[in-house]
Amino acid sequence: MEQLILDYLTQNWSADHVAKLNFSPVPKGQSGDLAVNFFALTKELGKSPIEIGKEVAEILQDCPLLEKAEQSGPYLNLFFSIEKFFEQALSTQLESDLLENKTIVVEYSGPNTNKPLHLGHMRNHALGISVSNLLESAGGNIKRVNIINDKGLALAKTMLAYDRFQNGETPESADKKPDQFVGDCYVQYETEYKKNPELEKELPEIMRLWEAQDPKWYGLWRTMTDWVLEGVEQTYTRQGVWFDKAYKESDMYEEGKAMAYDGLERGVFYKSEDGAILIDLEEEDLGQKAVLRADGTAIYLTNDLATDRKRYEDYKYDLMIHVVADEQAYYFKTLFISLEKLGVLTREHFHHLSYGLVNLPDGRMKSREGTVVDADNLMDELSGIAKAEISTRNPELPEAEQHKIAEQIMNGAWKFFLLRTSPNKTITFDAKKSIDFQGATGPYLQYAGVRIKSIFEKEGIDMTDYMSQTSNYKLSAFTDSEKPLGVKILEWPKVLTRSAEGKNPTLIVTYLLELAQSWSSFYAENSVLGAETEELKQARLALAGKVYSILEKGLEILGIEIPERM
RNA sequence: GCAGGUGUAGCUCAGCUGGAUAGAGCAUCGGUCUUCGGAACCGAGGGCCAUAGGUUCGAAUCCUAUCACCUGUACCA
Repeated sequence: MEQLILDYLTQNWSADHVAKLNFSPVPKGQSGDLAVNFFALTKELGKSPIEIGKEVAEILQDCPLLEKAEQSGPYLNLFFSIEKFFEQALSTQLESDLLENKTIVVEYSGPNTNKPLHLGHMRNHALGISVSNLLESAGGNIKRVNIINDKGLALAKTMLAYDRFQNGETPESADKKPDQFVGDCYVQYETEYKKNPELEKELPEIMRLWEAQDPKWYGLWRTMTDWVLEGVEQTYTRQGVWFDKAYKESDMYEEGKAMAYDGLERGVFYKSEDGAILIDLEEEDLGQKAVLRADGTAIYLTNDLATDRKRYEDYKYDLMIHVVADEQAYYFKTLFISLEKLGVLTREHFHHLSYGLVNLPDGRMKSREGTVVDADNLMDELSGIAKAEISTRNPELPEAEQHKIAEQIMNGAWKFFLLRTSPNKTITFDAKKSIDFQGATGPYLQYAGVRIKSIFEKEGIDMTDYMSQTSNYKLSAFTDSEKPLGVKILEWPKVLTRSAEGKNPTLIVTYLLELAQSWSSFYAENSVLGAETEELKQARLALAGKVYSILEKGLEILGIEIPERM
């Protein structure tokens, strides 16, 4: 709509001037659908904004898009002409082609194979899922990938505890979810270690035997990592997390070492006195950073060099996004520069999508102190609350259906909760009151969608069919009372673009909330099926359907489904 | 020390490519209460937008300094 008005003005006024116009919403006490101001032009025209406004108002007088343009101080309040306005609103595109022909790889999750997923992963997942969907809706060719952290000291501890204390138990025999079973072994190591610090001395030998592919320890490693991955996969399915491909550290480290030695040979890296391979980032003001340990074993950077190079071979990406907490910002800077110096790709091809930690009211989550909020437990708890509510509201629904809806609401609640705060901010998670089902929440948005669906259901119309034809309603039937909703609908493309450009799903969250509020408020005041005339009813149905389609699209980006009923 | 982040209503947060009277939710108080399904809607109170300067016709938004908290800072992940 804004663009159409600008186009019209361009035909009748200087294009340079038109480019400097600013649109803004009309504030509460005033009427109109959209405001324009002229402050930016005062200098070059040598006139007051009021004078310019008068001039523009004159030009707009014959504009078929507008009913009128009313001057209010330095602003011009525009009143859209009903038909043109709703024609635009109802034809609003759900997706864009902003990132057409761009291949973008998004890495997220990054589970460790010694323990189950926790609340921190959930924020990562909420972001990973939504950013992937967001960029896809903006036209990008998106590849979702995982990195499996399946080697390291923590795993050696877990294996030691299992070998020493579990007497050949398995997840089946213990009747535990397999990743939880392994996680318990890790905790067991920590408790036993407190009793007997000598345990620690056995770890290097386990590491050595693993690397030498010793049948016992290498075999145990395979078994235990598979257990964790099996359990983690269950949680992924439940959360709607999926990947085109998973890369394992254990598959990448040899190649990473080769890259380190190669870099050393080519003078990109250098060797320290004790034999470690380092990269000099002095010119970037980042000091020095190790690429390979003095004992020749790989560290994170070693693996990631190879992993990102492999991914480029696999996908020829234009951009590689790592969704990882902000405490690793420095690390990613060095990774990207290292890849550039090695001649793999320039640093513009990489992006660290960082986000703040999820803390508890009394501080950080610490696995050693057992203060970690387990993902499975949290989801069970939320699902249980939702289930109780559903069974009182819809007791006639079959059990399986109730369960499905409870799961949808559970996912809506935590995903929304973790996405409503800007990624760069730390979230303090209070289990008692954090995730709510009333007010500005995921379930609120789902509920708004369910209500729209139920209107169509009541009328006995299939919404999708109805929306696929434009002949069902007359544009002239719309009135001023539908306008605020139309204004909101027309904002969607801009929100999608800005959100995709900033890789920030929070903008979508905020917008959907406003859209749903606008809708809720509308239908509390105006009846759709009970509209004064048949024509108005049809028009409102079309508008309701449009609101639904945007709500559905936006929630789909956030990884949230709208239930059939709730 | 240096680097990055954060500071907006009692609480949790939007708003930050500068624009009219700073917005939501929760909590508190009051209303809608024979409804297209109330997980809803309407209203009230509640703000020196951390502090101090600066740029601008105009600053929560941009710049500088200060304070507070968080994170990182050469072979952890």
